[in-house]
Amino acid sequence: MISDLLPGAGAGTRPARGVPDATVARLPLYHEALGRLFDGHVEVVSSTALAEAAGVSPSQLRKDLSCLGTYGTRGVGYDVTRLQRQIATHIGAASEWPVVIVGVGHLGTALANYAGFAARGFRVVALVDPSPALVGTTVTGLVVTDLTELEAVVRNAGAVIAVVATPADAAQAVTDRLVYQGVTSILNFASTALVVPEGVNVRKVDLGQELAILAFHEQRKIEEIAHP
Amino acid sequence: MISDLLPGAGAGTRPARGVPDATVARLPLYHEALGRLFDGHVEVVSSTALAEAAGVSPSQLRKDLSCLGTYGTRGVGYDVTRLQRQIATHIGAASEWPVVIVGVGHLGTALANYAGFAARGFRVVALVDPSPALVGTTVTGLVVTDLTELEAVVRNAGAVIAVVATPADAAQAVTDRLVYQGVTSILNFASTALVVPEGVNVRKVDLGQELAILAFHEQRKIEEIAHP
DNA sequence: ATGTGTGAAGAGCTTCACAGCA
DNA sequence: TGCTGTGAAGCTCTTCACACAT
Repeated sequence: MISDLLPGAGAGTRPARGVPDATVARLPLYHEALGRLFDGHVEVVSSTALAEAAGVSPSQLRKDLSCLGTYGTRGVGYDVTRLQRQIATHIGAASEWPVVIVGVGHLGTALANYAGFAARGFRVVALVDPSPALVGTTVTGLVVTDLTELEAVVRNAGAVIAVVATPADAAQAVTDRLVYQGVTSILNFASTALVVPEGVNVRKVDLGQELAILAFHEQRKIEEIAHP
Repeated sequence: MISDLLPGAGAGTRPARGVPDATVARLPLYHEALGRLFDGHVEVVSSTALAEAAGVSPSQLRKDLSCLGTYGTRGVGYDVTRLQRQIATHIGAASEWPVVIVGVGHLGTALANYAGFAARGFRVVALVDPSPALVGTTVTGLVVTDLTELEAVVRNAGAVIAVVATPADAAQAVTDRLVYQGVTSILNFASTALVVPEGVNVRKVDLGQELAILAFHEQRKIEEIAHP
């Protein structure tokens, strides 16, 4: 969550350098919203329309897009096709990213089956798990590989992005091995703060935590009713 | 993600009012870290130690805890048991929250099985899905209920927290029905921005988006090597 | 001495308002 | 006239430094 600091190194001549982290987090949103609008045969879209589709404010959208050095046409709007390609390039969705998933429990299986990955240019190339009951079985057309072969799998796939969906106590060890093999981006579903060297990005998704945050707000609502 | 604004209504006399949103997001982290330390029979913990376990800076931890009106002992540290109870109360983990999951695909199933929920005081009380193939089957000891009975299920359970794990095009309709039945907190896994009335909190977890953000950073690393 | 609690400084993100271009 | 692009204001969160309790 905090994970990536990325100082931002004073704006260079080229765009794309020094894009705020918050903006990066929204780019996929815009990319997807554009996909929806494109199906409707829209060729030009205003910041207002696209912002609504993405669920953000128009000014925020404009500021975000301006960071990419994107040129809309003043008085008209943005060319959907061109903008979509722009974002796709920056986002890295233009190329195909091989992804390795470690941990094939319920969550790992769900992720392997998740259609949203393929739609965004990710290809799950390997599933890794230590359980003898799972190794060798097929999940979504992929044979589950034993954890001992993790290094070989990552190397062969040339993967730099990995998903850690193991129990919390195994997560750090797996991460260390992934990083050692050249993985520099990790999506962490284990409820532990992973320690990684500089230059490696970790994004943590803690489902229990998300619910806990909601519960906190509920708790507050209750208290507010009790003591107005 | 942006979802909750919650103005923060000028600090009241009691604590717990006007807790920054960012702090709320970290409380579950601390709660869990405390759980780990408590197993090790630690009775007092310093901000430095707890901060490291939670993966944040010591000053941030202190500031966060001070928001709760928590009193550690100067020169000593925080009493683990007391602090854990404090956070649990604020977080709402003290009570048990019934949760309804709508959409029993791979993801919904994974969530139903997710141990982290129970550990944090959530109890999945119902699984709802429209598919005739699923309705009536048992998942994790729960019988899947038909989508047409959504209203009854929510009412009977008295649930105010729900998880939407449906395809994107069904998400809004389901949400409307949930909100109408009194649900005020929604964890959204569908890749759509849900529209909800004031007072309803939505947290969005978009797995594809998380990966996309990582890919962006990877893309940037590549470009940095190409143009130093 | 040691480590919490906290005001103040600093950084980052969002919103606003309007200049500038089609 | 209409909508983008952007400097500046405003706000929230984070970090720093140090007073203060034990």
